[in-house]
Amino acid sequence: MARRQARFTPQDLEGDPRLQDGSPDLWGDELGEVPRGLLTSAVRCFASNGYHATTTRDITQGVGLSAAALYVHFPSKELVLFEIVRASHEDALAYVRDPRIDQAGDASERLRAIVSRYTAWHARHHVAARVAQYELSGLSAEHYAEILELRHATNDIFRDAVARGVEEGVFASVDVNRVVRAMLSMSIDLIRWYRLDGSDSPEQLGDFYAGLALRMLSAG
Amino acid sequence: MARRQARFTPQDLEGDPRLQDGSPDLWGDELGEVPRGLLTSAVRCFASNGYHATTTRDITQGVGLSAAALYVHFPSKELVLFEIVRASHEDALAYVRDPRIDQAGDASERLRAIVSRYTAWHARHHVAARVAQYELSGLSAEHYAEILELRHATNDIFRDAVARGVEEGVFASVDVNRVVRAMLSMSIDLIRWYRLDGSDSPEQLGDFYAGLALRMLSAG
Amino acid sequence: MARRQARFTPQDLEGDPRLQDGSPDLWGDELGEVPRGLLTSAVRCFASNGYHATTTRDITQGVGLSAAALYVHFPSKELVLFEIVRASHEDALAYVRDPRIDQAGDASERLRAIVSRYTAWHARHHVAARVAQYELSGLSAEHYAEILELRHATNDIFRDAVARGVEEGVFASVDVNRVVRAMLSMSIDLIRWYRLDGSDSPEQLGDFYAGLALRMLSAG
Amino acid sequence: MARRQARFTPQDLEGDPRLQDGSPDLWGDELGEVPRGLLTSAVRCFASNGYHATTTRDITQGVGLSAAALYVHFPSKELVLFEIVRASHEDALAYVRDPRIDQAGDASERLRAIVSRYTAWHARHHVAARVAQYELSGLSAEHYAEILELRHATNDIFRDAVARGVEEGVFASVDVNRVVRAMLSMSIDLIRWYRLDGSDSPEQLGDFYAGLALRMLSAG
DNA sequence: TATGAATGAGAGTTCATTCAT
DNA sequence: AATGAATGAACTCTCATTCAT
Repeated sequence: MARRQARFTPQDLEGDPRLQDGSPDLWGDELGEVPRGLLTSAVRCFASNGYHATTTRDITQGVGLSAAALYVHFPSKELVLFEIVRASHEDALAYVRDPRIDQAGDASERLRAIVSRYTAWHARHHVAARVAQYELSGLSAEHYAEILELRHATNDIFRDAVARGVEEGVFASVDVNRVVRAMLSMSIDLIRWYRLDGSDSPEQLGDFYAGLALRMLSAG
Repeated sequence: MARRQARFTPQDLEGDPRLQDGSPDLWGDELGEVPRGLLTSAVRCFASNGYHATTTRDITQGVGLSAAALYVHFPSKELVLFEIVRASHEDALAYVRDPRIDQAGDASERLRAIVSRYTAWHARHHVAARVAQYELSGLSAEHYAEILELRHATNDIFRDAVARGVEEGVFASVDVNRVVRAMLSMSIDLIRWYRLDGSDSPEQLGDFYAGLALRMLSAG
Repeated sequence: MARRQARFTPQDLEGDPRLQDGSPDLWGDELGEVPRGLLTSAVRCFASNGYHATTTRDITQGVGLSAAALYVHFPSKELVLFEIVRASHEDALAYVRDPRIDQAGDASERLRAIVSRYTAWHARHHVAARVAQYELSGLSAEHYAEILELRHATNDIFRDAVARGVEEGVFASVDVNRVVRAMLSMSIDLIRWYRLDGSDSPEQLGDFYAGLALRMLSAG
Repeated sequence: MARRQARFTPQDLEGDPRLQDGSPDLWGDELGEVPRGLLTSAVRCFASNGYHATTTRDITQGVGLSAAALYVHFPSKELVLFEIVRASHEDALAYVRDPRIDQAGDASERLRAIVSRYTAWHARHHVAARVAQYELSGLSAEHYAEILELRHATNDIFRDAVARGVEEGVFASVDVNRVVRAMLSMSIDLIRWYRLDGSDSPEQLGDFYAGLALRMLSAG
């Protein structure tokens, strides 16, 4: 069997600024240190090699434990994936649902905040986001359904923001669904190429994409 | 081992308009019928379940052959993947490199043609494109490098079109790299959600995205 | 791995009269309450699922302790098995070796007593007996040898009783070994189907089987 | 881990007369040679070590194949067990259901034939029978239910034969259920100790046990 | 005394690939 | 050209056992 090429080993990211730039991980203190380490290792492995090409051994090697140790903290590999995907979606959703956005000025300001934050979230968490966006086929049907709901909630926030601007006459009279899809695509697809050590910080990229989004909606 | 959920079977796409709408497949007549059938089946499987979760048996079942039959026509599963990814990238590249575009009118018209064709290509071939964009980690290092070159060539076409427009003063004075990335993201990311049986035809969506691209570049 | 079906959990026997009918367990007061509880739980698990299909966790769950607790009281799972098998064999042997039997009347009375007591013992302790008879392959070679000796001692008691009756002319002139095996089989095999809540009490069944045994030996 | 003692290896039975005395195996010619060999090896392993203590590697080693080869011929280890248990029960049932028995003379002759054949079957097939009788806990719930039906059918044959003899006044007026259980126990339990190289042939033992059975039913 | 965490050594099963036919 | 059988190398997950606390 010649199944693998270029297997990722956790060392590959050692010293890599991508996960060591102070970006907080997605799991608060309620989680022990070992499970948090396992999730972090799993995020890196899944993002680099894909869920199916990652073995439980790969994940545990990243924290210096035996393969069996994974099962002390998680009931299955699939649940490790689910935890990552769920936490990512919830964190991103919370980040664009921030109540302060809603009170912010006019439709343009609101949309600017949403696009810029959603973009910045994906840039900052682009490793986890790759798992959350591209490894869904590893989930069980039930878990997949749970994730779909979170996605719909996020999409709705964009849709509302655009629709309200159109109603208020601030934005051009566009096809809301089509425009929203384009915006989401810009913000999400960047995880395919973004590097934290590149020229743009997450916030800079967020500002830039927010500007593009508003141009898409400019009358004229 | 409980590795799989919801395994895709080729019948799932039976009667699905997504691959039966007259869209030409990516392989001309130089290929025999059986290898073409295997590639088509592999495209569906890889797109639905991912390269690593697809077995050689899955692929061959799609054309009613035994697993061993794959090796009569291809030297390995990885080469099946490579063939799909390569053909997709080459076809998409050829589609936006069409010499008629270059002779076409001004910078706006050229960019409109490029964006609209690139978008339409991804919409029409969204199943194969999913493989070409998201399954690259299954490739060997050498094959991966080959693909990267094709991507660069495609990106350069966008970059040239935008840069020339900026130079000519037709477009606003934007950060070319950032804008090009945003355009590519829109055109590519649609493969995550596009359905041929949806409300937009590939060409309609292409036109719409071309319009958005031009707005991004409008002085203003 | 799909190794287990229908795993037995200790609750399955909760309320089950089979082990709660006042039948004394096989371990006197010299044993602490926790080790006695562990042995009782192990008996139930081994009898229901077999030694190899029972995990240390299964055993300890039956008394609400962690798996590690087993090792506070026993040096290994195999020794738990040995203790059960040994105690069962010794208890059964003691029960048919009762000195009062030997002083009892004639050969018929003695055999009647032996068969009826051996049968009743297996009926009353049919759960433990299942372990003692059918899980011997879980024992180490040394422990297995120890058990064999106890079995021989038991068989000898039957053999003596029959042989003496034949010599005395009270029984027909049978092939002692063959008849003894048949008697032992009746008394032991009942553990495959006996239920304490069935229609026969251990003593009733003992009496009945003693009658059958005597008929086997009746001249005629 | 010190899980195993004295692991059985197929060589242990090499030269062992128990399975090499010309006793036909339970699978006719419809089965290929390899699957038959695997079943034979599995019977020996399961009988010696128990289902759960036998690995797929143990089974395949017995026929000189790799562990994976098992799955070319059987979908799972459990189905190998089921096939053995099912074939044994069906063969034994067919052996005592022989229509010639029913036409045979009086109740005594019929019962004699049934007991003697059932006993002889277990003696001749005592290795397979050990699996069929003592490894049922390895079966899935569905397969276990299927086996129970075959057991009931067998028991009914005994019950009918005894009941008819009682009705006809040929046998003493006994408790049919209790007597039948005792007869079955004698015939089945012999698998715990019988050796084909012992002093009794299967048929001799069958005759002897049939004699005991009739004595159990003798008036007076 | 009791345990949560950890692990080495498997276990059953899968799979890409080979090969004789 | 096609395949059934075979297999080496994994893979996910389990388990008896240890040990620091």
